[in-house]
Amino acid sequence: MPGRIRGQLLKGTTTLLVLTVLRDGELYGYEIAQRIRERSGGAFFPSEGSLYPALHALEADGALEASWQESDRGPRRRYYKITKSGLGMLAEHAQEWAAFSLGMGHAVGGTER
Amino acid sequence: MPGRIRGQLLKGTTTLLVLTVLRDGELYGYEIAQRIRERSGGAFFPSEGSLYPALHALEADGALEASWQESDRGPRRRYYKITKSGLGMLAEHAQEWAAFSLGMGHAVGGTER
DNA sequence: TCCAGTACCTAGTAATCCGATATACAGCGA
DNA sequence: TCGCTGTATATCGGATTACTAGGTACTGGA
Repeated sequence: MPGRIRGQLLKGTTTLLVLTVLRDGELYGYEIAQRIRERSGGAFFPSEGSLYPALHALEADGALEASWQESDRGPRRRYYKITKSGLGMLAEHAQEWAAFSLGMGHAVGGTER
Repeated sequence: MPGRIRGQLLKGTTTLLVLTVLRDGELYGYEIAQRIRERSGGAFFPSEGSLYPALHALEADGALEASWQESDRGPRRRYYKITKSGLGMLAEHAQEWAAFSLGMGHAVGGTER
């Protein structure tokens, strides 16, 4: 599996990724992981051990609202919806990522030939 | 000082930044921090508490070679030089960063309108 | 019956960045 | 002379956060 990204680089990006995929609508945890995988072209595949705690933290922070819903096949699902506060957080994190990415571009890519 | 990046996003990038600035020549620790600051447009300024351990780890891994040199003014300096192994590590990390950045671009930026 | 897929959760481990603190030398001003 | 600033290296503890590994539970197919 090429393009598999090392853990340390992902630090701090899970929140941004989760909020980003939830901007377009309500999703449940398992689905969020799949969306992130699809959107990133398979580069990111957050493990359950990092995704679920991140969702709980975002809910506790008021960035997400959650509700249980039954599934016609399989176990029940916990759906997450982004709040107004979460949209603000998303904007902040996106801007922070942009600045970070820009800085890395200057520092690393700026010396290439 | 806007755009100053701290914390989680930097995880895993210090190695890449250090190896990148050392590709162009021998530098000592204090100087490495300043170079990274300049190159990133002031966005990154690794603290001593993260830079020096990173340098030691890279030296232990064989990516860097170090030597003490006296300074005509001020305390002695420990100069670091990238090794052949370090150049290979630099290539790996740069590629990894490119994949990561690309994945984030798809995941986060790909949905903007 | 067993297994794979779905779907959630938590505990423990590892990585590593930061702030605080320490040492030490040089130069400058009071 | 004394203390401050800048240079230069070093380490420790705290905090954050991703991962591994394990657990529970339901559905459907071999």
